[in-house]
Amino acid sequence: MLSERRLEVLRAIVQDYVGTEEPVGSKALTERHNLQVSPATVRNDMAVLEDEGYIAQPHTSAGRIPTDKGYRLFVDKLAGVKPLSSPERRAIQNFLEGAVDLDDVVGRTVRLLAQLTRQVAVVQYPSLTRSTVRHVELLSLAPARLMLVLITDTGRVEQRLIDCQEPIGDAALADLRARLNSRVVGERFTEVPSLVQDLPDAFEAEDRGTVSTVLATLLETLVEETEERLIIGGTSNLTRFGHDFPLTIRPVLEALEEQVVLLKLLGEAKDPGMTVRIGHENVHEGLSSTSVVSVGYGSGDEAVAKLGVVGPTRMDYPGTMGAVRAVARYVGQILAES
Amino acid sequence: MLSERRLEVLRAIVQDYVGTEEPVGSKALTERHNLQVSPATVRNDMAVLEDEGYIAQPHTSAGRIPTDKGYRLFVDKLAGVKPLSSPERRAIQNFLEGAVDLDDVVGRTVRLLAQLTRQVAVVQYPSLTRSTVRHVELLSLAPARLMLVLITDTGRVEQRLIDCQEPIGDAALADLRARLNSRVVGERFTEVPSLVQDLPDAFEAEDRGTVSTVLATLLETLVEETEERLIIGGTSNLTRFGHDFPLTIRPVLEALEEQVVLLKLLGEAKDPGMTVRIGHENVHEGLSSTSVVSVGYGSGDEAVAKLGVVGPTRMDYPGTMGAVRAVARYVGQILAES
DNA sequence: TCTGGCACTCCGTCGGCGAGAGTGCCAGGG
DNA sequence: CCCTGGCACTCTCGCCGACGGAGTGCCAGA
Repeated sequence: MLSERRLEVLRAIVQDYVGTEEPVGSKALTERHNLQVSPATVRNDMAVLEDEGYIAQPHTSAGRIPTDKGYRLFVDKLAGVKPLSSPERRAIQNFLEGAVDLDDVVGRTVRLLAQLTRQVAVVQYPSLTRSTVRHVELLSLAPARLMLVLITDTGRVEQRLIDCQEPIGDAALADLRARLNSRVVGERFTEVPSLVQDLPDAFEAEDRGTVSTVLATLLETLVEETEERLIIGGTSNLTRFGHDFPLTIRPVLEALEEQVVLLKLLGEAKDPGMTVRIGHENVHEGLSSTSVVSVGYGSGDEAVAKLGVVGPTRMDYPGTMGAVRAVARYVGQILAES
Repeated sequence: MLSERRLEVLRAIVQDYVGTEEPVGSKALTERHNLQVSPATVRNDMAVLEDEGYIAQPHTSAGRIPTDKGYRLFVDKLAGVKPLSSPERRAIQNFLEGAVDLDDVVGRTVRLLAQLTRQVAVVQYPSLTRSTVRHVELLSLAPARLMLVLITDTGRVEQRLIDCQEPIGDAALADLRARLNSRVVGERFTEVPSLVQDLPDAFEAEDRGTVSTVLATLLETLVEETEERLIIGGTSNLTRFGHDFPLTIRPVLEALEEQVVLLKLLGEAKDPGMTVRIGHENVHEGLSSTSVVSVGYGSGDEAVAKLGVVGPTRMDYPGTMGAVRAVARYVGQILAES
């Protein structure tokens, strides 16, 4: 176990390095933070920290920079989550309240997050797995052609075209619509299959085929739309990544283009609270010099999706975490209201 | 007017510079292209080309690089559109045919274009201005809360929440839905306002407020959705932009995040065929060292949207134009089929 | 009008040098 | 036992000057 002061030294190193982007030496440390000890003592502590793998030197006789392990300790033990100032909070709320629909909410959120953290923001669309059905609509577009519209409680609308083998009468269609809604409205997606299972039995033989087709399409839509979508923003912040550009930035941009990668990235964060993945903790190798701060958000108690930011491992963790958490909360509120 | 050989020299300079990214000198030119004249002659020609503003030297006694004006001449007069090879064409077709819905078509298109050109691809969603209404649906979510769902013939669905001052009865709602659809289905968006103008008159006084609100929301949705959306891809190709990274890439990334800028960019391209905007021809200053190649595409004869690529002014124009044109054609086909 | 030759200019690279920052270690003191 | 000041050492970075190479511009001759 590291002594109190050594932890303090580590914290100081992280803070300084994050601020200056330059390796930090013992002398500068004692000057900028009042550690009450001499540079020599700090040097000894640094030697220990280096032995333990928390910091490293780019080369002999340079200052130290934190390792991934060092950041990990910093995040876990040394740093809290920095709450946002109240003007910031107000700004968030005002900005998000202007949104007119779900797309707009998500769009604003990603811009907001990118701006607040000055990093790349990732926002997942509210997932449908935990969602409930608000309404199911069936429209007759042509004699043997239906359109199924599914509206979720998160405000998302999905539609599917259905080609039936045989035309269905208006009365039967209205009946189906009514029965369908009375059974599934307010229910969770996962419950729907068992709830509609026996619906065809209530119809005349001639309509059963069509009813089954409709139900199959509905279930399919529920499953398909569970594959979450997401959007990203603030990629221009990548230019503030480091000095050695192309090599660093390239794999990150590539990773960001792969929605699959990002979804996995957010999905891995199982933690009920905030999750911070630092450097090599990210399995995707293109992101080995980045950290990902993510958190779930939702309209109620449960998280329906995740959002977060991607930035250099050398990032302001407390500030970033504060911004991410605050944004998640406000988005949750907005979603709950609408 | 420049002599034939001088044009040939310009063409050679553009081609070499695009290939090597380095200023090209008179000697290298005579070696790589069989111009049948000596370096000295080429030097004289280059001096003339420089006087005319088609090429420039980064500094005295360096090779020449084309100016925007030089590229312009090259594109207009010296280079054709390089058709894609038939394997490439097949690949495009196969790739696009796998798409399952509109989102997927657009998504695949942007990836395809980015991959083919190794540049940043921009694809605009099919515009709604030329679209027609397929169906309008009104749902009662709560006593005084409605949802409006608009379905277009391009398969797009838009929804809006409507808060009414007073509840509206089921019968009146069904009536409104029926009247609305009978009037607007199959009509172009631009026609809708005049078609629904007098609808409130058909209703009882108590419902007129609500009906008006619904109509207002519908019209608003039509207008808002006419503001086209677009998606981009292949941003990681920006890393191949040049050597002086942050300065070049930054404004481009920023411009790419501003949908407004991009929409204007594509919108400016009035040309019925392909449009190429080179360097400073782009009004947005962040894009002054990039060229934009764009073209309209559509399901029928009419272009319903645009797509294109953004890359360094030093790009392979014939190849890029060929790829852009080919992709636009195939996307048009796919859209027409669906 | 084209060609070969020649002098000139300028960039990029390389080696050397000095300054600065930082370290590791050691001996002494609380 | 831990902290401190001192000292010698190392390494990077920036600067300077020299050098080679590539390319140009110009001129005289064919």
